[in-house]
Amino acid sequence: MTATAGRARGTESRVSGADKPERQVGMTRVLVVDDEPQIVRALVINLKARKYDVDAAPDGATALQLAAARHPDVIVLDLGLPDMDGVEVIKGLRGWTRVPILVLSARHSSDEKVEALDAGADDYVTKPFGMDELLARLRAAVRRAEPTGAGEDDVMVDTEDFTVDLAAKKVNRNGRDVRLTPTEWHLLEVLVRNAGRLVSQKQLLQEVWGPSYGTETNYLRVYMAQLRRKLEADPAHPRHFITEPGMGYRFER
Amino acid sequence: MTATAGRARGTESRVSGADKPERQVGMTRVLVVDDEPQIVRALVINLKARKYDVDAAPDGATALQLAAARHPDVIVLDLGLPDMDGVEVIKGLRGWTRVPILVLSARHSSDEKVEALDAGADDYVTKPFGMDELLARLRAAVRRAEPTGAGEDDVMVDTEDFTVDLAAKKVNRNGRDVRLTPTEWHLLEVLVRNAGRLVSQKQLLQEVWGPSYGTETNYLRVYMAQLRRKLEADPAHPRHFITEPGMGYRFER
DNA sequence: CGAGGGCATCAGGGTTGCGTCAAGGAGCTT
DNA sequence: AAGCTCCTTGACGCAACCCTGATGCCCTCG
Repeated sequence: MTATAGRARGTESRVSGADKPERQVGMTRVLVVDDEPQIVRALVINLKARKYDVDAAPDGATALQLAAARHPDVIVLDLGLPDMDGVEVIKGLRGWTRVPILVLSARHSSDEKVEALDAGADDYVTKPFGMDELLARLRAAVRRAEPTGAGEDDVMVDTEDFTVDLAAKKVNRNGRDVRLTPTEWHLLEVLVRNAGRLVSQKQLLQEVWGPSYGTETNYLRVYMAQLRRKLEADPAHPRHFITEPGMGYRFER
Repeated sequence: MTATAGRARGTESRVSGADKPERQVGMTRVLVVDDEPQIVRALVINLKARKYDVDAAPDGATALQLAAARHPDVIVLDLGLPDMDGVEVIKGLRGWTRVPILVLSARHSSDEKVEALDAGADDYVTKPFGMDELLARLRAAVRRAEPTGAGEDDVMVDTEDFTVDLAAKKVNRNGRDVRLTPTEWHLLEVLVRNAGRLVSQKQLLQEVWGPSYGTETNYLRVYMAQLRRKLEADPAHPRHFITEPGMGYRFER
């Protein structure tokens, strides 16, 4: 299993001084995801000229892998990828990180934008785009992420009864992996990310089921029961998934 | 139904004269800044329909004033204002707050966008805009601002006898978490947020039970007793939840 | 000194919200 | 095409919460 990767910029796992580009501390790392080489080239050139540290990925799978390995400070993501839907990439990333995601797309459709933004994207730029504008939006995304960036939690959360690996999307209990459905996992994710804090039922519903859901509290009851049955030692008397009547739920380690 | 407590009994606002918008806790507050009435109207209607709490300002000066007074969760700002340059408004706001700013403008020029974004704006939408897209961008801006907390003051309040964590919605006493009902918590929250100051009975009633409540002081007596029983060392002689006869209550550390 | 209003406390009843179980239907795999 | 998993939806019992009225105390004012 992967080691818990540090979030701070200086503590990257690659230790040796012989990295290909000379990496300065404090440099902002960008991950560019696009399958069109000329777009990637243009972005890489412009970003490097402005002293960004740049990684590039041609498809969604590589993007997810690189994001986990390199922990970029911001991601520029083209929605039209060869291997998977761009929205799926966003969801995959949002499972374990809040890194700013700037979506790039040729589609001008309003629905596409709404879908991507609600999936967790931070900004949406349509092609063709002005390089100046893109860079300004990138600066804005990085700037507002800075204060929160330091407080980003680690990817592993342990309790007495089970272990959650947010990056690997795995839950281990008594040495065995627990199978969770997508919805169960998503709900667990939100709760674990806010460990110790109360999460209102409205927030849970909107995060997991979408912005238009806010009152269907019966969904929560059903899925909270599933989680407890799969993870709690005594589902009838939960220790980790606590109900705060009338307010919401709370995950306690 | 909404997550927060409060029976929806007198939803019709019988309160005459000062018709404050019915403010529910947990509602997102938006400040709309634009000098074109039809734009403002369209935005206000759409936002209110989606259960946002909306303020509006026709010029920069009013905007700055309202932002300081009402502490909105997000600001929609038109750059073309009659009294001052939109960028100046952004800078004025950024001097003291990190509230998300979504810029609205008729200018498509790249320079304008770069200038606004670098001044501290979070997003830039050109007119004419799609309402769906704008709302999605608004959701995105609010969402990523959430984890930092309310964004304002510190969230922990300590006394000799107990500790209140406003962000986690937790109260700790003698090392054990105290369970509060929604109404109890709501009342405590209002008092703690005004620590040291007197809060009138009317204000407490309207904040916790809704704008149409203002005279049912017996509610206060009952719930104040609950809070004291759960939190005070000697409930009969309260040290922290002080009664000011005929006036209101005061929380003292 | 007596009367009155405001406050604290308690207990009971009506209602809401939560946990649980089970069945129907959509989407995907085999 | 059949089978499976997963999501949705409804019903029901039960616990918890909110409201309400009654009682008694204390302080204030006549």
